[in-house]
Amino acid sequence: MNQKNVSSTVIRRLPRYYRYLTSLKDLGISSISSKELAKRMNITASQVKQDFAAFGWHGLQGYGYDVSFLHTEIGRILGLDTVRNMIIIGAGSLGHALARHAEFEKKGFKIIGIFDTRSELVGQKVNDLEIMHFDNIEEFLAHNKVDIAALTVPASHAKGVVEYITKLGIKAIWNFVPMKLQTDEDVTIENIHLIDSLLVLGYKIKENANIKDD
Amino acid sequence: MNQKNVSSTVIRRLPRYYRYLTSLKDLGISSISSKELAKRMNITASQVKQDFAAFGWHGLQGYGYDVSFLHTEIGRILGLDTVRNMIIIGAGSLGHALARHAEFEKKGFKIIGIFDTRSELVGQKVNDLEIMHFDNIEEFLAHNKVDIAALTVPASHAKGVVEYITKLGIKAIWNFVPMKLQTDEDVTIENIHLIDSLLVLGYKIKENANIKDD
DNA sequence: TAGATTGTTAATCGATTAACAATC
DNA sequence: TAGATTGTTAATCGATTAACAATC
Repeated sequence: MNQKNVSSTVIRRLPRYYRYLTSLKDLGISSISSKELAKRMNITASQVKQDFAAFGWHGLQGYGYDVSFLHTEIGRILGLDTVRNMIIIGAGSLGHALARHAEFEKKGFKIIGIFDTRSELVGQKVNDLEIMHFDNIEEFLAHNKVDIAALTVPASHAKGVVEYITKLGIKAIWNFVPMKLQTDEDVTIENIHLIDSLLVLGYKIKENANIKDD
Repeated sequence: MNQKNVSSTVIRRLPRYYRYLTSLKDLGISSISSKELAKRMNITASQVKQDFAAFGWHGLQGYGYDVSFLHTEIGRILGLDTVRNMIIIGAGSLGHALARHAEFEKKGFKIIGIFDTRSELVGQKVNDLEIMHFDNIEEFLAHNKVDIAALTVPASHAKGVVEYITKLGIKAIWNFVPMKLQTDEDVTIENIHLIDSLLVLGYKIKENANIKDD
């Protein structure tokens, strides 16, 4: 039932809506007006109404929107009702941190493998997972359904790794390498550029600029 | 000389320009046209020209822009010519990962302290740094100039920590906690919401949607 | 000089906000 | 019924792209 062609700007706001709706539910609040939700989130009521309308979600005049309904719908849109299998490529400290971050598993992103080329790391345990050698990834992928590969390798290795794993059928990459990955059209990439974010923070400090985002 | 009031959209593109300019320099390329740079970055020449014009940077007709000049200027805008002192609050695996990430120090963000409330962690070493107890942060801040606090504590601790450290004079926070931090106007916050990014990736997979961003 | 490419203005596109009639 | 709040259209705002005269 959810409208196609919802803009990416709106999609990127969904996790934030979801967070607020979760806390409203926890507070036992069962309905909320666009005005009140907007106030809490520090956005405009118009935006709330437009965003929900984009998915065809309706409220009730004089009353507002149903919190549980929105919570469930956004959860569904974001795939929180589905378990995704994820592997981590690059078992450096960032890879370790991702593997240990319990939050991902809670949201349905299950980490089922972690790989590295450094033989001194292979066999070490991270949580319950043994680090595997990258050479074994082909076999692993043959036996396991993997939805997402998180990429935490050095920039110098990224190109080769990406070419290799996409050839093996990986269709979604969560990229922590500070560079633009080149892939086929049908591979989905989501970037986390830590250093870019830190540099922007550096800029903001200097300019004492009021850059407002999320 | 740099224009004030450059929009945050443009600012957020600067780290990416910087990366491309660095690689052009490394290739020994000394000048580049907006058309050629745009092609490499997969954006439009108009955008390149508009972006640079916003800072008052000029090229030469029939020739293009000076790579070294742009590289230096963007570096200066982003504060890469300045050393920033950063502390990490929360010595969990994410805090560890940040402390170990050599890239930050290379870009001038020097990590000078890491704090946690868990006494079993205090005294442990991360790189060259001993984890300090959060109770000692006031004294630490009294003796050290700290430009940025990276926040990698559990969500439940975030509010209290932020109130406390901003009271002690912290003016910039690199926030890894998946919630909106409330602070005074003069505190700069830059968010990394890992889970939001992962959820958007989850959405993209399901929709096979072509959400294009950076 | 001829060709390339800037610098800048105008056109387009998309996202956000405002406004208000419809209606619970 | 009266009041509140939606759903939607129109207005505004900002960002991106196109176009082209100026000029190196």
